[in-house]
Amino acid sequence: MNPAHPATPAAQAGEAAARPGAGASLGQRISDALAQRIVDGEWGPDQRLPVERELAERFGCTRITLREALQQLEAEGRVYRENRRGWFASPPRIRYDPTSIAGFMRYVAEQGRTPRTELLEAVRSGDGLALARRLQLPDAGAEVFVLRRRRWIDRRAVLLETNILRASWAPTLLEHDLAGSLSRVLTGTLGLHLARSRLSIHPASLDPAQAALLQSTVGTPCLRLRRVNYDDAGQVVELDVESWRHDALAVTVEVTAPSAA
Amino acid sequence: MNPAHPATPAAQAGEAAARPGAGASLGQRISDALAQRIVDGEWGPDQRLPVERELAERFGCTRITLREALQQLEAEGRVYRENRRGWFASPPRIRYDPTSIAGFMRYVAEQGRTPRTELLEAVRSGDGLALARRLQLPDAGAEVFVLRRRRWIDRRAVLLETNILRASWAPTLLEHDLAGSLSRVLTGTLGLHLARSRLSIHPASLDPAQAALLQSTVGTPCLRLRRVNYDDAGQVVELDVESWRHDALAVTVEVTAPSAA
DNA sequence: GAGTGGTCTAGACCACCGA
DNA sequence: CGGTGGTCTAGACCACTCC
Repeated sequence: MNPAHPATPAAQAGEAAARPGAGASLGQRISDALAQRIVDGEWGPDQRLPVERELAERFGCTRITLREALQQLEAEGRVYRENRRGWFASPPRIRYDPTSIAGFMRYVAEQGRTPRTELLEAVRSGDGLALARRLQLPDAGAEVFVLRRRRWIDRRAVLLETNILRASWAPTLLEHDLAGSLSRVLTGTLGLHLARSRLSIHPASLDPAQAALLQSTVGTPCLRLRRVNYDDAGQVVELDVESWRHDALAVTVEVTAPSAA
Repeated sequence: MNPAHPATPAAQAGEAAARPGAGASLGQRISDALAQRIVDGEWGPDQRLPVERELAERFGCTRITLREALQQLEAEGRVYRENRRGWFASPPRIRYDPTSIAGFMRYVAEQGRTPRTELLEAVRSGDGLALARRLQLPDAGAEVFVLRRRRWIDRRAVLLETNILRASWAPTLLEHDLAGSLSRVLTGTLGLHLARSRLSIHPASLDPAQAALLQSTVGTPCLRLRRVNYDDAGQVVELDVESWRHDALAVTVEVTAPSAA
């Protein structure tokens, strides 16, 4: 069971393979054809595709079949949709290293794109917040700040973020500008320090409220990042939940000496 | 713009919110109803749901509408499908920390599940492999080993993995057992050492070949992890591409001193 | 107000799984 | 070989966007 002779390694390495195109379903072939046109640059980044009925006619199929093809491309991250506005070609993914200090505003700009942050809500809450409890804040009664922000890349809302911070840790937080870099406010202006972070990443989908805020539709796949931040005393001081449009992001992590115990 | 008074924080923190259930589309309401039954334990982990036609009749809708509801649940990671075999309730996600030394076999077992690894292919290749070139192996002519493996959790194939290793780095690789932990062979038996890793994670979808190997359907969303491993001299010695069923995995990362420059 | 995407119906045929 | 999921058709209505 060790065929150690040269052979064609099945032409694929866990990546999208060259698609034969034949033998596949109609929806699949239409999806391939559209993908090719996108690669060829027929529709540039963030540019709108023709209306569904026209594409369906062009490919000689039903709208349902055409939409199946588009949903296929959506899953691949090649196109995205805006609710009732149409389908658009996806721009390149933003690379994001959660272990680095750089915040959203900075790394988006560094990759030649235009970031924007919108503060949706900033409140102080002292009641036994269901949120904090569910997110494992140890003492459910502690006062917290809750920030909700929507972040944009170029013309498109790509990210919803909720921060929950222990109020006693950053008492003057709400007096500062929260539409920019939160980490700059915390570590810069307020001189605070985080000792440790625990990050969790998993695919999920947008609920109705999120979909509305991202101009998207319910059930659109997304990537969910959850972070728990600890201070030097090992106490939880911040929780962070991010929901990204799934085609907008590639998480990268640098690991040094991964085999060192 | 700083409403610093107690208020209800919109009842959601970037997580799935309590779903109102009213006002939503039929497919959405059916999806919610099914989700509730799954939570209630009507169908346990890896257990098959009733056939589509029966569910459609039970909910008084078309099969198309029912399938839309199921695809919604699939995107959320609550159910998965096996090609032409039906829909199944998803078991809990496996938590996986790519920065740790533990390999697949170990962390799956540690979480009370049953791991299995299947070697699909193990070849030595010396030609300017398109793969290696596309994956940025610096000297395209270098001899490499290509491993392709399929990995299971309990009764279900969840992961396709391709490893490309510089042959000169681990010359005797193919003589060892490759159906278990690769890292154990490399760092244990062969005494090799990795200095640095660069990991990239992004949502994607399964191509036809992958779908077939995972008993899945083309276009099923997946999570793609790509890793480039360097030795002490800073040379690329291994490439790793993993395609996970997207409901099977939650990537976790421990970061120490995230704000240290 | 025209036209778009979102949703839904009522069928149908086929490929494949499993008995 | 029966039943399943996968695929596709030919419509229809509605809510919403955009002009």
